Parts: sequence; C-alpha cells; structure tokens
Amino acid sequence: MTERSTALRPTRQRRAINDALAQATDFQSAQDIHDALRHAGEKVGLATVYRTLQAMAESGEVDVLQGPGGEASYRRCSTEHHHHLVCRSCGRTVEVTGPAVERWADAVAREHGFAEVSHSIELFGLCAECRAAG
Amino acid sequence: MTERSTALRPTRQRRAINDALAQATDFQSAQDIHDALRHAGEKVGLATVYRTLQAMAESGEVDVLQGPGGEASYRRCSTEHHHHLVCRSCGRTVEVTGPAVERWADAVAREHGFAEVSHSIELFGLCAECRAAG
DNA sequence: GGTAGATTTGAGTCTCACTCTCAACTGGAG
DNA sequence: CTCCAGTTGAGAGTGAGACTCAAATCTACC
Ligand SMILES: [Zn+2]
Ligand SMILES: [Zn+2]
Ligand SMILES: [Zn+2]
Ligand SMILES: [Zn+2]
Repeated sequence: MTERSTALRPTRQRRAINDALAQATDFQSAQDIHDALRHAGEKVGLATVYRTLQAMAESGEVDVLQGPGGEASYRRCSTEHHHHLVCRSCGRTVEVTGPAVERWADAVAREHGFAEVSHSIELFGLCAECRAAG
Repeated sequence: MTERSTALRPTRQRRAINDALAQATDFQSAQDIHDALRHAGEKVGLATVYRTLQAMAESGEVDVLQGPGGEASYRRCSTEHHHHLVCRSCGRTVEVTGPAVERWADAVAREHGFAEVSHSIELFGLCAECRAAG
C-alpha cells in the first residue's frame, strides 16, 4: 500500500445503503433499510446493514436515534452539531440547534465536577399534519 | 368494593422491589434488582420485577433511563420534573433541573407546529472521583 | 490484464433483554 | 371464613443485534 488508508472500501453494499439513507427523510432502523434494499432488488445481508450503519454512525456520517424499544434508527443529517424534533406519529424530523442548551449542559456538568460531558437531547411531539389528520 | 381503588395491591414482592429501589442511589436495571432481591433472600420472579418496575415508571413513581444497550434502568427520584447527570463509569447520578431548557424545548416545538411535546434530556460524563481514580 | 493479499460479505447461530401465557396463588372486602 | 379479582412465576417466545468463518471482492502493484 502506498498510503495509510483509513477509509472504508466502497463496495456495492455500502453504496446501496448510502443511497437508501439519502432517499429517506426520517430516521430508519437497520431493518427498515434492509427491507428497502431487498424491495429495491439489492441483495444485502442484514449483518452488513448493521455493521455499515454502525460504522457510519461512529464516523459521524449519520445520526443515531435510540427508539423507545431500544431500537436504533439512522438518518443522514447536517454535519454540524444539532438535535431532533421528531413526530411520534409519522416520524417527520426537524433538526434544531440550541447554543443555549449546549452551554447549559456544560455548565451544569462542570458545576458538579463532571468532565468529558456528552448530552442526549431529543424532542418528541405531534406535527401539525398528524394533528390535523386526527 | 367500597371505593374505586386504582392503587396496586401491596404484595410481598412489590414491597421487596420498593425496598431494593429505596436502598439504591443510582439507576438499577431489572436484572440488577432481581439479583439484589435474590441475594437478600427474597424470592421474586423476573417477570414480576419487570412488570412492577414498568408499572412504577408509568405511574411516575420512578424514573427510567435507557442504557446504551437499550437496557432500561430505574431509580427512585424526587417527584418534581428534572433530568440526570450520570457518570458513565460508576453510575453516580445527580438530579438537575433547568427551567431554561424546558422553556427552550417548548418554544422550539411550538415554532415548528408540534404539540404534545415531551423531551428526553440526559447528561453523561466522568465524575470527579472516577477521574481521580484514573 | 493478471494476481496476491487484505478487507468485506452473509447465512446461520447465539445472546440477551424483555414479553407472553396460564395455572396456581394471594390479600382484602364482606 | 370465603370468595374472587388481582397477582405471581416458570417456561417458552420474540426481536434486535453480535458473532463466526469460509467464500467473495476490492485494491495495489506488476
Ligand atoms: Zn440529525
Ligand atoms: Zn406527524
Ligand atoms: Zn430522576
Ligand atoms: Zn464516577
């Protein structure tokens, strides 16, 4: 090898998963992606979907949202730090930023002697459309 | 019955689980509680532990924290609305309140036409003690 | 283009938290 | 004490996700 390569190899499967994520507008579970691919004629193993999504999440390429049943969902988001406002009925997702919240989190943590602080902040509600639909 | 009774029946098992929770200072998983009880000589089925903890969580008697592996943990907390600052090494937990954060969450949600908003806000870090212990 | 060597894949198996089922077992009202 | 709705728990079932390892596939280099 001519160079240290840390990038993942661009295989057919990874491209397919990437495409599927690009398609989607809201959070998708590994199963969702797997079904979508299968439906689209792309044969990709479930294990590969799990591995790839996790790798993408680790590299910051996608965001992860822990569902209520402990099921992880993934979404391609903007690269800057943000949080999510998710419709608990249809899954519609809005990215929100809150500098004040970030500062608050850091201040609180420092105040209690905690370091290396990370925070998990997500908002859930019913979007206007779902409310209208009863 | 003389009166509409919504309270749960105080059985030996429920009292034991209650005691175990009272004992603990940080979040405990259902398995943790089950082990603690077994260790204390109290024979309580695992299903009962799960059921009881969930019922307590639903009634707001205890707080739930979704662990990274999707494992739910429970803790008896103050009754007023608050969030948690948890040491990701030893589990030490501090209750924190943030009126500003609550207001921010509501404002953001309303701004995007969402209603019936709930939020999940948790902070994780390393407590002073764990940091000192290397 | 051809080839060697490292990476990636996926079918199948396994784990682990949690749920379900249902017959046996309370605790409390009367 | 009796009755019975609420409760229990052993055991089987569910579902997300981790693991294994032989076979497939990239990529670098010639
Ligand atoms: Zn995002
Ligand atoms: Zn909606
Ligand atoms: Zn709490
Ligand atoms: Zn600690």
